Amino acid sequence: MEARVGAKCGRWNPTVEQVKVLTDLFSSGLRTPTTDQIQMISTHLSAFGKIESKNVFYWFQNHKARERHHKKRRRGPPDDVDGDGAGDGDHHKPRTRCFPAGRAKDKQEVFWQRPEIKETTETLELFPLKSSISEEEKVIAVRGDLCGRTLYLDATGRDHPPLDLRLSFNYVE
Amino acid sequence: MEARVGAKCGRWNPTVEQVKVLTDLFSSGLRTPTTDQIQMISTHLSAFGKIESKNVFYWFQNHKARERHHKKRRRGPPDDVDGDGAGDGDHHKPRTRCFPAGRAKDKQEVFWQRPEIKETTETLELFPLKSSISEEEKVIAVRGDLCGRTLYLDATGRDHPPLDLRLSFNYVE
DNA sequence: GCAAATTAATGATTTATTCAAG
DNA sequence: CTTGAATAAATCATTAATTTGC
Repeated sequence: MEARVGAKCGRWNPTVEQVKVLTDLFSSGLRTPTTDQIQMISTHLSAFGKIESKNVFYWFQNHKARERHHKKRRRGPPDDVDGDGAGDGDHHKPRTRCFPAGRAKDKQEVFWQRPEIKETTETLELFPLKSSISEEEKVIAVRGDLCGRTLYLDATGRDHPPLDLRLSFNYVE
Repeated sequence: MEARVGAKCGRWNPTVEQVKVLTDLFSSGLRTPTTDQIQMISTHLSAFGKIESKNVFYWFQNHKARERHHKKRRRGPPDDVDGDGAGDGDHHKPRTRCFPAGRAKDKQEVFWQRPEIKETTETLELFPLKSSISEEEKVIAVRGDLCGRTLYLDATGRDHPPLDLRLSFNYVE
């Protein structure tokens, strides 16, 4: 029975082909794919079944971490599971994290992180400006009805569009 | 001089108003905003200057972590940078991470992670299928010209669109 | 043989650590 | 030194394997 049930979208369940490709890519040396790479891989693997970019990202993250973990804890290596053995023994990553300088991102940046939270949530309203505030001192009043308290935040800034945000957030305790 | 230089996009330099709002939101109890919340906050704060969603995400992440770190390692604070000091001392998060069950995400999920990498990169071509493979055994041949080596990956799966991916990835060592 | 119970794998988050720009 | 940005480690939670009792 293949993975990928129809309606049940609990979590991504990769197909064997998807796992195959990912594993091969990994064993070939790919460790932390770029955004574009992830996108391409995801697009590619979508031919085998439902998949998202974050799945690819997570897969590489987990696979990398667990590769190391298994290496350490392997008590008596009977066979080479990796099937690769291609060096990469030390790899003290120099981490030459140069700066983007040329982002390949779109302007539509949506978060995949933290899909939702089901905790105690309240509503918090952000008022862009009060009518009694001069133009120089715009005040953003944030009324957070959290725990019954009401608080006001003000930030003196330039003019900003008359937005009427209303975001619900979860608070601690 | 306000932050936010025009062309130089080294890294996000928040305005005082942005920091103000973020700090107030944080002190009011917001710890890990949801995707939508991040979006709204970002949209809101964009009125004060250039900002992206990931900036808000990172800000909360760092602020949370460093709040705890400073609590522990406080070695003589010359002045109160935080400007807040609003209680909220302990709050051991119960971490009741119920499951999403209803994602609020869009379908357009773009990565913000790892904008770019400037390391040794090579090209890797993915051939969808070879002509000598039966329909039952589709083979995806991946020829990775990394380090001069060529490797082939094959994944037996169903039919898939004739894609001609060509993704460059960075390899270790 | 099968389904509930248990265990093992592994997808998804959160936290801690690190790097580097300003 | 401060702090934005990024990654690795640790943890949680769910799904698949598997065991077990009938």
